[in-house]
Amino acid sequence: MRGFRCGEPQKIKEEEEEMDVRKGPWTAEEDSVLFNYVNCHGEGRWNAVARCTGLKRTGKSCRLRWLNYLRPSVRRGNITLQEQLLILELHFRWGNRWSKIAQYLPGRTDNEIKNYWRTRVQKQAKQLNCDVNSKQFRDAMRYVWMPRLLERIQASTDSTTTIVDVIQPPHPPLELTQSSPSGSSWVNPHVAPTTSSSDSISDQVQLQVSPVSDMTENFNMVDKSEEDGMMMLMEHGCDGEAMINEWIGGGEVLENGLWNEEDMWTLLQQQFGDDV
DNA sequence: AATAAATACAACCGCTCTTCT
DNA sequence: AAGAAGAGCGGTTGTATTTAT
Repeated sequence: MRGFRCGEPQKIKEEEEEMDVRKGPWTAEEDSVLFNYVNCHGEGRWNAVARCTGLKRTGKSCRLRWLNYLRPSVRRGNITLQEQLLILELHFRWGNRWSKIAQYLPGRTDNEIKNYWRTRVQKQAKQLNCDVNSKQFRDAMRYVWMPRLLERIQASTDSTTTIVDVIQPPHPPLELTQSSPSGSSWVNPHVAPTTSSSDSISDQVQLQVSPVSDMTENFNMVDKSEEDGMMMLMEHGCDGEAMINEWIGGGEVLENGLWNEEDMWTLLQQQFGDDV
């Protein structure tokens, strides 16, 4: 690690105090100054932004404000059901790699997704009195809640093209979701979560999963895990449907606009190449 | 209507990685 | 090649808003 070379935290703090650095919520005036500057000069060189505009903010603070709030592409409002599902799915793969997950949710920021996870998902884990990373909770999410979420999305979309079709590529190797024999949807358990810290290459390798010959085995695994997930909810005296309703209740299905099938597909191709 | 508790989200902090000189 | 500066990430905190009592 190279860390704070000449600038120990204490020294930086002293410098900031000398500069009379402002902290806390941004005012409309500050927003306007920052917005205009970035529009004229583009993103980057955030420390220079602070210096040139006269804003009494650190470069870091300017960058964060732009990325999370002022940037025109930032999308605000409720997280849709599709987005919720994607967040859950991607979190299974990559864990708390919020910026990476955010790449798949156009207009959403890593901060927003992180907050969603903490406030909604972790809350559910807390109510069940278990760790958010425990197998039990993960099973409950993966084999009970996520399929329910999918069903709800499917029920809400008046189309032969379902969210499953949207997320699922037309052929292997990338299989995110499948339809179960019973007609309900399930999430491919072979898309295993990973704690790998490397990016694109290893991620792509990890996505080469679930050969068709494994299908029977997959279903068996799902049946067992769904049972486990339901058992867990019952053990805690929870009404699964009620909890799901509470969790995703505020979400809406996004039928048009930003997130259509083509966009999703393009996104997947951009990320995973022509194999998708 | 007042107040306490819970929730949601914006912003900050510490650290690491990347780029520049 | 090495050090400094810039940029980015994930975790945490602070605060405004909403909900419950």
